[in-house]
Amino acid sequence: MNAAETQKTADFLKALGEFNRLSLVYELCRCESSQNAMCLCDCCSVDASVVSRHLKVLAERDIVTFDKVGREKSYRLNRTEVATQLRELADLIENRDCKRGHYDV
Amino acid sequence: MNAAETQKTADFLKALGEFNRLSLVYELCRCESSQNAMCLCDCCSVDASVVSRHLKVLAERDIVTFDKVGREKSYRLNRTEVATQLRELADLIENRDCKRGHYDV
DNA sequence: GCTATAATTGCACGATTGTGCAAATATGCA
DNA sequence: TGCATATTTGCACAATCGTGCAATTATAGC
Repeated sequence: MNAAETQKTADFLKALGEFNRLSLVYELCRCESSQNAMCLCDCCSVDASVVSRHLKVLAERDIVTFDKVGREKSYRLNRTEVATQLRELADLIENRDCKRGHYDV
Repeated sequence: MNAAETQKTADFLKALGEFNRLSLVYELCRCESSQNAMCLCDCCSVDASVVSRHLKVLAERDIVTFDKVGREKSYRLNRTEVATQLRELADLIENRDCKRGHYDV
């Protein structure tokens, strides 16, 4: 696991690891269709500008994607990609047969 | 998903979402046996006190556990628990049949 | 007891982060 | 063209966070 990969994974987890951002993800999770930012505002009681910034962070990590429709942005959760990343990490962590470190007995 | 649960999950992800802490997790992942903090220091080039604090954060979120052996603390990764939490989140995110939000079309 | 080593804690510091508000930008609609 | 709404951006601020260093605590071994 090189430093760049580690950093990328850490950034992904950090993006999810904030209360309001995770709330946005859960909100999008409940929606079958994509949602514009104004609707998403209702799920966390912060200013619209804050929601905008959080969605930007989530988009930068490819956790959400959006289409521009008119003056609105319609967001949707990248379900399979996010789930896959989480499962890959879970597999890595659970697998006891990965190569040994130099401190192993 | 209530606020307390959301906060707990966010805290868990945030604990993993920092470069040096994730490096520690990866290092422990490579080890079949548990490792003391001094050994773990070598995997991230920061002061021992910093490693100590990071390990404390990971322990608080039940990501790692430790035994005290003499004056050393021997850490091990809670593999199945961490993997399970990550998979549960993955399942939640991927499942399109979860209950509908009030904004759905 | 004394000394060496492991780990933690207190303190300070700079950097990052989450936030709200106001202003700016973009776009739809009349 | 002008107004209303959606979204972003600039600014400021407080809070949190990661860090190193020095001092402290805890314990093993002599």
